[in-house]
Amino acid sequence: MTTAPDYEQMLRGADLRVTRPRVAVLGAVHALPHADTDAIISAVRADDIGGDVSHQAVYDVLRALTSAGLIRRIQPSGSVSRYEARVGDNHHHLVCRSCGAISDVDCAVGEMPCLTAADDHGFVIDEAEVIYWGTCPDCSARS
Amino acid sequence: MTTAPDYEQMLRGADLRVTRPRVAVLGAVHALPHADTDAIISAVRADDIGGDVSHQAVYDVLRALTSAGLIRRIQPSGSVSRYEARVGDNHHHLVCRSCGAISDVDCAVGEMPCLTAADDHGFVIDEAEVIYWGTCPDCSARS
DNA sequence: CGCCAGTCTTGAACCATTCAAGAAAAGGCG
DNA sequence: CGCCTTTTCTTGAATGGTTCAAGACTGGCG
Repeated sequence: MTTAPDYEQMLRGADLRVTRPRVAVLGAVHALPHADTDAIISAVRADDIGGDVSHQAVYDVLRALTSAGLIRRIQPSGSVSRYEARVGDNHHHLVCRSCGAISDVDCAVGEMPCLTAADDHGFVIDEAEVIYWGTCPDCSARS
Repeated sequence: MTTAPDYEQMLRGADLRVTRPRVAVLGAVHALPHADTDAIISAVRADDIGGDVSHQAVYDVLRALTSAGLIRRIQPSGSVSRYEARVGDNHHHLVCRSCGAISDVDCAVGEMPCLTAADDHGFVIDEAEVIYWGTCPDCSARS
């Protein structure tokens, strides 16, 4: 399990100052995969080390962590922003059209090959984002 | 070139009533690939047949057309909703991180095979959406 | 220990999108 | 052709995630 000191280490490694809100947010994103901002705010406030943190600070921290590459922001159509801690492994997402549940999927093709488009139109491509849309097992069973 | 009567035909084919705003919006989406709602509203109002149409009507029509499958809604992270008329051919998108430009790319794998995820976690997948992120030629040249 | 850029707090603004209620019009039928 | 029902459009306002702004605070370096 990852602990607070580990998060501090990660922050320092990314040249970010270590503050209570940041450690708490980083912990929340690790604890709640694919959580939206609201859930993260709640988690941070429920956390002992979190205490009272403005929603603003959470937004700022999320942005800072995202641009530092410590977390990744994902926002499927029709959904609010969500964040996840798995970065740098080129994995993709399964999204349920019915309940919005998100699951991780490893890249079907392998290392990083889905970066290759049939025709890149001169674009310099640095990432391929894949979202599989469908219905999750729970929602399938319910209908 | 596609004309107004053609659009009427498409609407009727989808069991949708034929109204001036609908024909105008459908025409605008065909004329402006990847346009956002604002651009569509402007185009519809500039169009002779469009006249004065409330932004509400445009939102309604776009939703009706989308659920009828006549157009497709795309919303890359950090961008407002955009619409395109190419449907049913499983093509994907190149998005410029810098200027937001969007280009179409045919599916790299072929007919519809990118629907296959490595592990579907029990999901019933009906669509695979692929977004290639990068920098467009113009923005590359500018930097 | 003290400074200062980088952070957090408070509070308000933004704006794409949606909701609501009533007027208008499409299309089927007599 | 004109009526009627249902869908659609208009007007106007609300919603809510996200961002902006100004000032207080503080982490980490010298």
